[in-house]
Amino acid sequence: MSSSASDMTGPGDGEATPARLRNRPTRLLALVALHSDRLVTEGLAGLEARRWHYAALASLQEFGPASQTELSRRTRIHRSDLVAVINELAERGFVERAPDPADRRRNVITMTPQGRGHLHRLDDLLATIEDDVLAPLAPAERLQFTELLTRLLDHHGRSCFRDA
Amino acid sequence: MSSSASDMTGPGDGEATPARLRNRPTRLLALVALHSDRLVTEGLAGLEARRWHYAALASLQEFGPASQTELSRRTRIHRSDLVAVINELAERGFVERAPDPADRRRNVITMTPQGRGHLHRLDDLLATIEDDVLAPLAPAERLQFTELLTRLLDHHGRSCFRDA
DNA sequence: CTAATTTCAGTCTGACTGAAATAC
DNA sequence: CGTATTTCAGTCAGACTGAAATTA
Repeated sequence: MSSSASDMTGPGDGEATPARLRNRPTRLLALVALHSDRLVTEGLAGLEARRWHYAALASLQEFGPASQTELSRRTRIHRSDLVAVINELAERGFVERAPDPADRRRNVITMTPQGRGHLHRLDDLLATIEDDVLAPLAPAERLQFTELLTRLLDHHGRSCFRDA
Repeated sequence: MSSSASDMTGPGDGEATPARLRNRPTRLLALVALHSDRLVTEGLAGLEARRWHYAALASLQEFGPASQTELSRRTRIHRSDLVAVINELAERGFVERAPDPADRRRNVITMTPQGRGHLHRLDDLLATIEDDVLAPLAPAERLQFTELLTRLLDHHGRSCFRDA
């Protein structure tokens, strides 16, 4: 087993010193995600938005009004953090928070037309940012990258995240 | 309101409401990286290590002794945070911190034999964790995933990160 | 009474900023 | 003097915990 670790892409180093850091997928993932998150955060800041704003609005658009726990489950925003997100969105008139008549413990969160407009702007912005993040990849590779990420998320997301 | 938001999960919605959240690569990336980071952090905690410990040791192994700024550049650990990392590694005898005789502002960080042993343990552990993270991907897909990430990192890393 | 929902207060970690101390 | 290196104190955001208030 002496030469077991010396395979890989290395341009011929006989030693057992592969490029650990460069080839650790978990590290690559962390660094790329860090950079991606930074671009997204900076971009959204230009519209005074945060990542969670988009997630909440997009979920409301896709699946309709929801209670906060329901929204939390769908967006994976922690319930505690969702409070502030809804506050910020409601302040600007993008969502409405109304008590659920059927269960007055709940708030029903509904997107407003202004919210739809805001979501549309965020969508356009994110498309631009994603184009930047994925710049070095050809269109087919972008699809593949997304597909691989989706498979990874599905595998872990279902079992590990608090989902359903 | 009107029924304009009633598209939903249906696979055949002709409307302009794609599954935004599920298909945003930046979001997928963030979620997958979050989960990956969590597994790595938890795994390393079992050996009382952190991610930066591995990065520092691996860099020292690959490129030899270095000053802290140099190490910071190579590992992308912020100089301020590197101080604590080196402290922790030096405390356990994995690295040595000695003033550079050529420039006494600098410390030269050198890995010890115990450090090499520790790095080896971390390497084995990380291999296991990565196998878990990438579980749903076939071997060829794992290579491809890594390759795509590498291309993304190279593209952005060179230009954007404080590198050289 | 127990259980669920929203909310608040606070913790912990990673990434980062700014400045002091030391040496060039 | 200005510049580079290490170090420290502190900020900021995201993810999370625990518990109070309200209602079922």
